[in-house]
Amino acid sequence: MPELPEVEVVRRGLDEHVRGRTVARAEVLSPRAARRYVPGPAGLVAAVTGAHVTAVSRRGKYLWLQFGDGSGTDALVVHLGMSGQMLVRTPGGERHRHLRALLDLGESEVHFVDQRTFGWWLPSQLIEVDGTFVPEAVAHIARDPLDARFDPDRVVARMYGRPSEIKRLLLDQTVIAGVGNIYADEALWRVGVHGARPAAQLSRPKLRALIEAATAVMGEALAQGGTSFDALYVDVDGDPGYFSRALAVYGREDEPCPRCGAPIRREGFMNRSSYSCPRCQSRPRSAGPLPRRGR
DNA sequence: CCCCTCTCCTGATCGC
DNA sequence: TGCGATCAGGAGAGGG
Repeated sequence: MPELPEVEVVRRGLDEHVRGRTVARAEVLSPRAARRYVPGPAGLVAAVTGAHVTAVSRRGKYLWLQFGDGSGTDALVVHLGMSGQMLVRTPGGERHRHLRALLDLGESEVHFVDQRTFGWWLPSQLIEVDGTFVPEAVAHIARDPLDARFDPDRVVARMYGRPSEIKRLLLDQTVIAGVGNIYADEALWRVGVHGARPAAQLSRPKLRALIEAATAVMGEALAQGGTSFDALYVDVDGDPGYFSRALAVYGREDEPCPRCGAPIRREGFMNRSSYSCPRCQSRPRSAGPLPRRGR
């Protein structure tokens, strides 16, 4: 699933290929890809056609093509959801079965392929938030650990004393951006904290260590090209990342904990799976085991 | 504001 | 062979 490292890999690849190009033509093949844009698919096409790409930027899991003056809109925000891909293709090639939208840049095309359709494209205007210009659609998202102005103390302050389970806060993109289910589990394992533990039970230094662990694990994953479990996460050339082999707990039910050897457990949590070490990460007493929930 | 649950969607897989 | 259930989960709407 694309989390911060994976989205950053895509951003880098896109930036290299599309910076300086002009959108000659756009197509929205699946109206759902434009569902967040009130003017709809035709409006989206109109907004980006003729736009000149000056850069590809990112905050957390949101990335955007930034457009220069004279373009119909400031930016095209892209969220990959669970399975979105931004593929750089040569014009006239095959169209993937799950192709949802495309940008024709003349010498190349950008194909938005998304099997599970949780991803979206949204034209957006830039606004200034806390001294940085970001698209309106991203204004509510916190800075992520790769941001030069990321402030871990601020994140600690946002978490400290809260009654919410710590994993909820790690996944809250308005608290710290970029962390998804995989890296949340890995960061919690690194500091020996169970995700269901209320943040209020954690000291400031422990919260600080958790944020540093999340930063570290995402940095390591980025260096490996991100985490790919299947063909659903690939870079702009369609190639996978290699961090899945380095994961300590995520997706490793019943395998030995790399630290103590206890078999990794899987539990339902927030309508998804959480992986942890039963010995290194004791479950809080107050919150009992949550039943796995069906659809 | 804060906290939490539910819903959107497709396709692989599994049991019967 | 088919069919229904289950699972994967990011983000935002909405209820309390």
